[in-house]
Amino acid sequence: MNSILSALAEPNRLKIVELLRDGPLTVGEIADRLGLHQPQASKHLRVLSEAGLVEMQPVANRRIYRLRPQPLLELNRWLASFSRVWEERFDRLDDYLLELQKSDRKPDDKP
Amino acid sequence: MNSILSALAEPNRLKIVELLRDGPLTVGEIADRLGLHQPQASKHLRVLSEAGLVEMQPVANRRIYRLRPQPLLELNRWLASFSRVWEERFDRLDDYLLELQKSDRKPDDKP
DNA sequence: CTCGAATATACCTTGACAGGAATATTCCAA
DNA sequence: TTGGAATATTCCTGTCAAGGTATATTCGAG
Repeated sequence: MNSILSALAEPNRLKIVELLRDGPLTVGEIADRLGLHQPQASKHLRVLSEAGLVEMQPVANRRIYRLRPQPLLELNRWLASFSRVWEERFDRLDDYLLELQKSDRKPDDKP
Repeated sequence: MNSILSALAEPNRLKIVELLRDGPLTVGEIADRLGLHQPQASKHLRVLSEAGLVEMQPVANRRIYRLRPQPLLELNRWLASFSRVWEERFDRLDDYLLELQKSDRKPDDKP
């Protein structure tokens, strides 16, 4: 989960992933479209690859990169665990304030 | 989108967000549960706050932090734009290989 | 009004990482 | 078989961010 997020946290890598959303691409094409030098494109692709976000298939001289679904699914599942948060039936602030009061009271205090 | 991802990319901050999934918490409690020193907890919360991931409500001496739904929704929308990828009706590798061949051919080649 | 608890901020140091440039590697075509 | 295209790797350098420590700030209790 963490390697996925830090891979995506780098702006150029995020753009690479968004490029690949529309289909596989060659290293050179990625570098061109993003205005990167080829070595940096390769390096970013390596990071994405180690995070499992992309996979590569060699074709003669070139390497074709494409997205892998699995880490995206994983991220999706993680996000889903927060659905209560954005469905808003879940604030708990009031409850928490009561808890705070309670723990502040001295043990022999009457509610 | 990018500040959200880089906020979440840091392991301790990810843990903070996961802690807050179950309800609001005080700075001190967060530091305790994660084994962080208080200043680092505050600093991480600041980053999360600037990314819009959490909001704070002061109660006397303490600051209560809780999650904000919006950036999670944003992340969710972004992820959804990749649904084609993991629904797998979308590989396009074969198409792309054909494209590569085509562009390799000299202009006057017959298919 | 003083003290201690809770939190934020400032400063320093160190490590990781991104970009640049040069070079190695692999492959095809002529 | 040689050359050039496509890609990966290496080395260097500068920057930035995280942790540690000390300190400032704010608040309520007594």
